[in-house]
Amino acid sequence: MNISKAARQAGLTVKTVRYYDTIGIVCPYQNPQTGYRDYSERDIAKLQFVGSARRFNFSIKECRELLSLYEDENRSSETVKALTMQKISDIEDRLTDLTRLRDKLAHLASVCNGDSRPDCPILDAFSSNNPPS
Amino acid sequence: MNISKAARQAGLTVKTVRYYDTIGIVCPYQNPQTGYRDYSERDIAKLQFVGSARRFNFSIKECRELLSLYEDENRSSETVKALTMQKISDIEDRLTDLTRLRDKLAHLASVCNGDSRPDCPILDAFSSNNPPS
DNA sequence: GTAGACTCTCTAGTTAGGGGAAGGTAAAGG
DNA sequence: CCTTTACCTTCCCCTAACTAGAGAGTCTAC
Repeated sequence: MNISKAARQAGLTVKTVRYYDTIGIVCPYQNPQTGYRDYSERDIAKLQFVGSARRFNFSIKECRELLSLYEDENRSSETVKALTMQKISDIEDRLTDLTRLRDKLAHLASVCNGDSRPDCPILDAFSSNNPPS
Repeated sequence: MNISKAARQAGLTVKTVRYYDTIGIVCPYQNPQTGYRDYSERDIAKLQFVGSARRFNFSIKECRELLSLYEDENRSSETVKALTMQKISDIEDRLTDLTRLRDKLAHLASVCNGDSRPDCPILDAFSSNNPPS
């Protein structure tokens, strides 16, 4: 299967699929005459897998790890679950940070008149030494 | 004031402060003989301002905009408030996405045994075509 | 006068691809 | 068989916001 069909089946762009080849994530057979890539069904499955994992916020490095577990018949689900729990924890840290930031910005916005005058508590907060977190 | 003191006062690294000069955010007087940068009090204030805005999640581009408002005596607080409201909205979009992702991962983790056996609903979800969002 | 702590510029690397050019190839229509 | 069009290839530069390190010049203190 050529690269554009492969990309479509996996819900990825051609650029991304080519990139995944160059970094060694999914490397299809490549016709030595023409240089054209030829994706097998197994390659497609791997592309779909990586696409899903990426959409679940796993990094390329983590996808590499997950992919090797995916292909390992003797894996333990423990390993995968641990990776997932770590990812959940990362996301929760990020949620905490963003929530705090949102609240601080919302507070600043609430005390700013938002009119045509130049005085502005938001700018004041930025120019004082108060750290945001 | 030399660059390391300036950086310390603004809570930034020397590298970052130098970077802010090269991209035109805060450009101090530079001794033509030695090439050494010399930060004025006004430069320090600007560095602190940008540092705060960055910690509040504003991009460099947005910091540039805020900085010009900060320096504009005839600004209206309306403009600053609008930027802030937009930033709040961006953060909330991100919060929504991350929360959804977290919930989906948490669900997957909850149905995975996490033992030494190879069957794993998490990997199954990634290899099926179910989109995460 | 020299050691050590600073400073400078420059290059390259980081994440995960996107944009576009120049040139070869495949498939379809006439 | 030939041409057009669509597709493929590699290559290089671009993104955000820095960080790391090399090699070389400068400042300060003893």
